[in-house]
Amino acid sequence: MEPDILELESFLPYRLYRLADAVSREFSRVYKERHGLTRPEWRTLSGLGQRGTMTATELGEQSAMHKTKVSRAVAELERRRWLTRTPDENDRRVEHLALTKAGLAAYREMVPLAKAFEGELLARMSADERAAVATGIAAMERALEEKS
Amino acid sequence: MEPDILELESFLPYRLYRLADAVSREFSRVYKERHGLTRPEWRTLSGLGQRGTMTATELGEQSAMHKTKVSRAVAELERRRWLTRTPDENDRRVEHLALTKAGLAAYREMVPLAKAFEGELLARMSADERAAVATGIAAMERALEEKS
DNA sequence: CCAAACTGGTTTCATTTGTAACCATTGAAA
DNA sequence: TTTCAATGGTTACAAATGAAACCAGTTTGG
Repeated sequence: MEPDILELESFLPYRLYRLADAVSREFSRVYKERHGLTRPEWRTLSGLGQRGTMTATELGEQSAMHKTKVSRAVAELERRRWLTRTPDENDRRVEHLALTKAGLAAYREMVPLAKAFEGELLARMSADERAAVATGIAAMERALEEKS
Repeated sequence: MEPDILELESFLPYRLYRLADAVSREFSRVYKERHGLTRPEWRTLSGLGQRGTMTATELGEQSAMHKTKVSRAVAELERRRWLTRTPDENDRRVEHLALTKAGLAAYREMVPLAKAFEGELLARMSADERAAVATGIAAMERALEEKS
């Protein structure tokens, strides 16, 4: 292990990114093939299904998306009539977003698929490994927070 | 924890992606600010620095990049005169890529920065946590392999 | 009050990306 | 041989993304 060489295959940022990319790509087939959703759209659907009602800003915070992504995803789901916007009483800049019946139906259909995907992945690991995954991810999240 | 609700914040693919994205984005500042490199360009530089000489196909395999990304990254590094192409003797479709002096200099400058970045991140964790990260990532990589 | 700073959200534009088609070359098969 | 499938690599086109400008509206300070 020469000190002036970087071994890409074991470099943490690279490994992490490649892993996340592969998992995400694999999982995206679930919602892409089913309904032709993009990732931002899926996250929006998922966020609203989980919480019921949110503003675009809240959505962005919850699902770690830039506001332009949120804006575009919301526009597309609205076009499909999967969500509706209700202007806020007090602040007319704000809109409250909620799923329609159709949107909720799509959400209810997706949830078990998502859980199954995650379940299958975890099922290929030992209990110890699953614990390590949980600990490791939490540790990295925390370490990253501190870094900034 | 209702069974018909998916908690996005603890959903593995989402969490993993968000984490990788944040780490990668943070790290990208290192090479973006320093030389204005994109991620594919950085990976190309890194791969060639590490292995010395590679073909575009090998580069793609080593660094998990689609061949169009490789092609474009190589073209850009060539434009900067950081790498050169040498046609293969036996197979005229193949080119062997290698860093020039300038490319190697850039590589040598980047390596310690990359290692420092990774080191700082790991330094914010306990030894147990670092072990969990290693075990967890390896487990996920393996589990994902099996899945397909 | 009123101007300036700020905030929620959208749009514009340039860059990045992925897919598919493509070109040239090679290998295998008839 | 000649043809046909496969392979290394590039290019063209469409879609996804990010940064910054933008347009309401709202708040703050003088």
